[in-house]
Amino acid sequence: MASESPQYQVVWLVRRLFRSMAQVADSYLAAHGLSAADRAVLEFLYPEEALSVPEIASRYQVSRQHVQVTVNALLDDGFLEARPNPRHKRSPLIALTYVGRELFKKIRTIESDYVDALFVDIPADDVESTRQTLEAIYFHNLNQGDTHETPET
Amino acid sequence: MASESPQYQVVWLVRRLFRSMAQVADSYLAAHGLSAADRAVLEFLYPEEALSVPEIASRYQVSRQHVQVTVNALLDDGFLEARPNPRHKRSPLIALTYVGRELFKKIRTIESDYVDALFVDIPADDVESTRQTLEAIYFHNLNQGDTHETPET
DNA sequence: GCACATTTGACAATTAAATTGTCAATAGTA
DNA sequence: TACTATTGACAATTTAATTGTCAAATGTGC
Repeated sequence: MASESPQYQVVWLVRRLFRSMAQVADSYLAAHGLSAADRAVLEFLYPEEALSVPEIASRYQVSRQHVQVTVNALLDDGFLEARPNPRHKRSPLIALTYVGRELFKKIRTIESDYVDALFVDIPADDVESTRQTLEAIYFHNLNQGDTHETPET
Repeated sequence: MASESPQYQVVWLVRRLFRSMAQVADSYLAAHGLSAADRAVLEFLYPEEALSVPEIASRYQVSRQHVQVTVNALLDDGFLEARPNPRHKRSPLIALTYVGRELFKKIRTIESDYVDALFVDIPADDVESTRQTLEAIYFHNLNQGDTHETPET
């Protein structure tokens, strides 16, 4: 790894960081009875948005059917509710319930503490420049490899 | 997302970047008949190292049995070879064959081109500072959440 | 050198996340 | 109104990985 370009090392670090952060995330999510997919759905709905299942699926880049199963389970648990959808009468808008919103807040608190510990000795300037760099790469990646479509045909 | 701390945004970006990079990686790996797990094993052995299966497993943070299956398949494909292990007579050292090494070089070339495109307009200074920041976070994470052990009991 | 606990490879069963396929009902649209 | 597309439900499949088990081989303490 020492002989690699710094660019490649950044990519390598993103991979390793994701893996080890995911392990941590899985443990605190499991403690609340949630999976990573559950968390992702809650996150999409957290900014007071109400989205239909197909809309969530296209944002999460995951199959409509998978999101449907996840959402149904969260509806059963009372973390989500279905509201009438003015645009599609069959496909309701899915939104967080009060309980669901409180749950996600709690998750976010846990995560904030964890993230604060990770960044404890990193200067704010470095964090900001890292954020900008990763953001630029992320948008590059979107424009390159991704189709961002799920044609289902 | 706009209301989040830059620290949290970095974590968020790592997650999203990993996902979208993994999609790209899966496609070019699949084109060479490899999985992400195959690639990881090749990567561990690429620096002329020869490791036993349990050694690879403990580095890859994955179960011994899973690595065994992956390694066996790569042995069958001729990308890996088993060499006598001076330290454990039953458990051979696994190493890349010439073909396996060439395959991984090819993978790395594809990845380099892809990475170069991602970073095309990012100044070298920013890349380096991003690398350092992510590295620091990565080591924090290791010291926090990880047990780095697979006791199997 | 011998008894014994441990490691290893092989194999099987299971789990979890996700995809793909299919279908009937419904919705939007020409 | 007829027709195509979308949606939710359900089933089957795929893939990556874990866990469990076992016999053989290994290393270790005495």
